[in-house]
Amino acid sequence: MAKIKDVAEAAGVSASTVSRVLCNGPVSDKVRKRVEEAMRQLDYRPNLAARRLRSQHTDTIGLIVSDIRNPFFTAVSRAVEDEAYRNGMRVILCNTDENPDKEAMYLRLMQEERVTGVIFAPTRQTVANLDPAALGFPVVMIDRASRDVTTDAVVLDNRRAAAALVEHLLAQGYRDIAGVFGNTSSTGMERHAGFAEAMQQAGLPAPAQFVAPSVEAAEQAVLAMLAAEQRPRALVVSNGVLMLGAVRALKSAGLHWPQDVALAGFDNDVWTELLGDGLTVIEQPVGDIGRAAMAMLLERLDDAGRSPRIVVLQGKLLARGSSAPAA
Amino acid sequence: MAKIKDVAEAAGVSASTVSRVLCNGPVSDKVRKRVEEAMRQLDYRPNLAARRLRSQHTDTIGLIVSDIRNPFFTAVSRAVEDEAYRNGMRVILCNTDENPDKEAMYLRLMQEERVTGVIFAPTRQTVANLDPAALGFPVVMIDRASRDVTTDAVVLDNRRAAAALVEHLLAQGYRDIAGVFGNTSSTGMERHAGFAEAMQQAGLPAPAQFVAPSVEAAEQAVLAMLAAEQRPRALVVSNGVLMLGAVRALKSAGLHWPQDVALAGFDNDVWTELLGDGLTVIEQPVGDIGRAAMAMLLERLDDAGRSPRIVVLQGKLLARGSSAPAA
DNA sequence: GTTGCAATTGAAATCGATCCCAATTTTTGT
DNA sequence: ACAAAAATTGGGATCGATTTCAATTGCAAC
Repeated sequence: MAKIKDVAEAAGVSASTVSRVLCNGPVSDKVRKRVEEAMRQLDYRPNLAARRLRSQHTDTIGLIVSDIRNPFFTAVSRAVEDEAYRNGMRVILCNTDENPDKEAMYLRLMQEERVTGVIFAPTRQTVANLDPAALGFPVVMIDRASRDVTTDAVVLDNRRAAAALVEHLLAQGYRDIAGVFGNTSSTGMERHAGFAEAMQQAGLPAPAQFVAPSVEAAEQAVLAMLAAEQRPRALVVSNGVLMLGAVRALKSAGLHWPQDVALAGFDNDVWTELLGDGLTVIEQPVGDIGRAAMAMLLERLDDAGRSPRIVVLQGKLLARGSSAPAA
Repeated sequence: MAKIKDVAEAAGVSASTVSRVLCNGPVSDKVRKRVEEAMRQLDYRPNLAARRLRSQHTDTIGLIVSDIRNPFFTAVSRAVEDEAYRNGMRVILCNTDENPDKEAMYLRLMQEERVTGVIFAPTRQTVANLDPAALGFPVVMIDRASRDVTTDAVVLDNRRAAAALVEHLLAQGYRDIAGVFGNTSSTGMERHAGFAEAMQQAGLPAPAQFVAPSVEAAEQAVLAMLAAEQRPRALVVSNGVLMLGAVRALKSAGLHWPQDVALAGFDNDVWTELLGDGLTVIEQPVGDIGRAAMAMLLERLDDAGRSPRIVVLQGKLLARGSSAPAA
């Protein structure tokens, strides 16, 4: 494969000049044309490893999420990637399965890659232990954030959104409402807080379950709740993955929504509008989240000194059949 | 950030020796321990760009798909990534939106990255024009393949699967069956062929629509088919994305399945089992596809000379409510 | 025809690792 | 204890680009 020296010889110039053509440096039009022609002749491709080594910038960002198969992360990551490539950057995607060891391993990998920055959806545990300053690159957290702000972050207004679900269910006439939340992310905690607060405001108890963030765990937990002698009349479910588990549990228990149990949750996944008369959900602005995260990262690269900020986006309540008024 | 020379000095050895520790070369245990201690002290991270430049292998593979939001590609890509990281390789993911220009651009990028290999789901157009030998790295195609085998590939037995759907619908008593297929991939063509063949075998006409591979395009096309005076009694739909469009079309036309129109398609996406009594689909072994592709790539790297081969995997018919016997 | 200044160009150092080869140390056999 | 063989270590070249700095060229003004 041709290298810069070959191009230089073919064009009768020095390697420096070829490099300048590559980087839009000052070159006369005549020479530039000759060099470009030589590149075409030789089918030249600049070696990115060499370029990165010398120039000390990799134009690469890391995107660390729990599981790309979670439609929320799928959508966010697509937005991040589009935005990254538009800015001439590459993306390294990592799946952690909410496992702190994998998170640590991938953060280490990011250091070896000398990435320009990282967009990260960390577990609670890692948030608590992480020293972002020691990493050597800026981090923008998404979906989850540390309470005490030390890195940039893009999150949903989770308390408000969860409270909105509760208020909606109350307005529809439901009272016995239980919640199901993920136990590994700060997001689950926040949504629980909003749920509990809104229930308390209404003078109601707020029974809640915290489960591992998987369809199966949610399904088991909801089955158990449904089998209890005092079955809840409505369920608030903390995200799309858990909602899938809840729906499976209801189906296998032979129960219908909203007649037997009303449902309301998060994430406007494609299938939520198709089930019965639709599932009531808080739609997250997934595209905006990805784009905002990328934008914050770029701003941070511009100005390393500015104080960390959190972008809080609002969800949108989509009231559908699963929370129709109680009989 | 510490470099290899710093570690060498700290440990009182040469850079070569540190490098040998890094690469598991021959080093005495005593020295190895000293070096590892120095690395820890300095929080040393090897610079991958430098390593790649010198060693001439990047341990990086490219994964080029149309859209990671398509659950089929989401699942395949997760499998590919797991397998890659298990083998100490990194993955660069690219979304082409079935756009040949983007495909060309990303292939070029892969050359600049000097990737070890690429796993690629190409459009028909690119398959036709591509000269894999000129690329400089091995390619394993997934989901789609060129008729005349010049690269390795992992595909479903699309004809068989499509025919199986037809046979199933026939067995259930359906006769007026129409098909909807994507128009950018060889996969759509293959599935159409299987569909047409099976219909012909039964002595039936095989009306088919070819549409752009988007939910919206499928929705429009199916709406039109449903509005025609001779409405089909059953629909074979070529993939999960198009199926979503078909379901939306039926819903908005106020039609039910299987009473008004039976449905059968591809991709066992999570929601397909939840709609009504479930959607009849061919389940693709998505994990196996990803793993097989990665395995083929590794074998090819071992033996560049061996003749290209195609791995053909079988789909699994999941007969569910949407194709229940005609009244 | 100089002089001066700006615009181009080239030579050589450099980024941070690996790799080849020679030098040194350790081990083995007798 | 000594020679030969094996294992370990270091020095220096190298991967392919960018970057710095100095040299050269071109052009305008006098």
